[in-house]
This record gives sequence, structure tokens and C-alpha cells, in this order.
Amino acid sequence: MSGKAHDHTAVLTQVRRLLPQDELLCDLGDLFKIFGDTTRIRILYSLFESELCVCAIAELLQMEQSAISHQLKILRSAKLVDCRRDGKTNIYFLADDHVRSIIGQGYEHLTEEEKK
Amino acid sequence: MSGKAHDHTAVLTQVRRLLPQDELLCDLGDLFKIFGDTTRIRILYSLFESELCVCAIAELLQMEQSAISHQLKILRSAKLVDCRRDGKTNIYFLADDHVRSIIGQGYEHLTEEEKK
DNA sequence: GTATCATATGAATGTAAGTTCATATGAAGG
DNA sequence: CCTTCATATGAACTTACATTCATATGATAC
Repeated sequence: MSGKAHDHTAVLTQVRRLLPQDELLCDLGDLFKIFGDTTRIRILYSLFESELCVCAIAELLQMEQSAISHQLKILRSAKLVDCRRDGKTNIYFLADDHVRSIIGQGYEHLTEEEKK
Repeated sequence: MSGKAHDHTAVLTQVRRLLPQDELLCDLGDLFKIFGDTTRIRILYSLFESELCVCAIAELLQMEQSAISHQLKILRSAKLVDCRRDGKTNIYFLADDHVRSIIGQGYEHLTEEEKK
């Protein structure tokens, strides 16, 4: 894109070799994008303690049931949560322990910056 | 927000006790939002191997220097990368090992889903 | 000083995405 | 059947945000 600049072909060929495929990098971005929303983070955190039905989450977060449903659909399509039917209600729960690890790492980054 | 629904006050009071403050949840969302962009992920991944100047990153990712600069500013304000002057160029590098851990956890989640 | 390279930045633009509203689906009870 | 509760979903609206373009800053060399 840029015109000719100072040379860094040496470093670049090495970095380029070790850079993952675009598809993986894209998938990673998409995954983290899902964690990048306060509502979804709050939903996931809620499910840390207990599985919950949709209206319980809505009540807990003081949000419309519809908004929660939309977000749960996104979380589900990313395989971060799953659900089962129980009569009229749908019970949602964490589908993956990576959710805890990922959020945990983020938490650590934040609290370490705090100390400085 | 919703009208009266079936009762879950019991679970909710417990979950509510263990739910972090809104400010922390918000900060977590903001942090992950930064990882939720392919360009920024690619920049971070590039810096896994070696520190790089702005125009090297731009050349590597085949993007405008301006776009890279804007994203580096965001990464820097989140304390994920840092930079130092070297003559006319600015050399950027990872500021934090959590970057590797966070991306690593995301990577594991993706590859595990792959297997299923 | 001036010229040039490397980078930063502000404004504008286009697009993605979260919430709301209205409504549809689906299950249980009468 | 019909009603009600729980949830899902599509459309519209609004805001956030990534990129581009033009330009400013900053450093080196002459």
C-alpha cells in the first residue's frame, strides 16, 4: 500500500512465516468480539455460578427479555453457552471451560494494570 | 423490565452476590473488544515474533500506514503494546505477556471446536 | 533554514452491531 | 380447541467504529 520505505524484508519474511492463516486470525477476532460486549460478559459471568433461564438473566441484568435472547443466540452460535428445555423454559449454561480461562486472563491483565 | 414471571429470587440473590461490579465487567468488555478485530489481532500476532516499526507492520498486513497507526494507538492505550523511538521510526512491541495467554486461550477454544 | 522520511491525527464515510418494538413459535393447562 | 407463559425472531433505529483521505508533527540530513 505504501510507497517504497526503508527496508525490512529480512524481519518480515521471518514474521510472515510464523503468522497464522488469515482464516484463523479472522476466527480469533470473531471469537473475542463476542467477549467484547458488556451484556454478553455479564451473561457469561452470571452463568459462572449457576445455570439460568432466560427470564432470570433478564431480571438479573435488568434488561429486556428480547435483548437477552438475541445475545444468548450469539453466545450459543459461538459454542460458548448451550441450553436445554425444561417445560416452558430454556435453561442456559456454560458450554466450555475456556470461557472461564479467557475471562480470567482478561481479569488478570486489568488488575495488574491497576497495581502500576 | 419484564412483567411478573415465575420466581427465581433464590438463585438470583446468590448469583447477584458473586457478580462483579459493573465497572469491572465494563472494563472486561472494553478489553476484549480490542481483541475483537482482525487487524488488531494480526498486529498483535506479528509482534509475537519480533518488535516492528509502523511501516513494517503496514507492509506485512498490506494496509495503509494510517490504519495501522490508528490501531496501534488503541492497542497502546489499552497497555497491550508499547513503543520506543529509534531515530525517525517508532518501534512497537508487546507490553504484556497476557496478550499471549489471552490469544492462546481463544486459539484453544477454536481448535477444540474444530475436533468435534 | 529546506527537503524527506516515518508517524500521528482529525474529519468524513460506510458499515457493523446492540437494543427496542412488534410479533411469531412452542409448551403446558384448562 | 383457547389461553397463558417463556422464548425466539425479524425489522427498524441508533450508535459505535474501522478505514480512508488529507494534513500535521517530528526527526534526520543536507
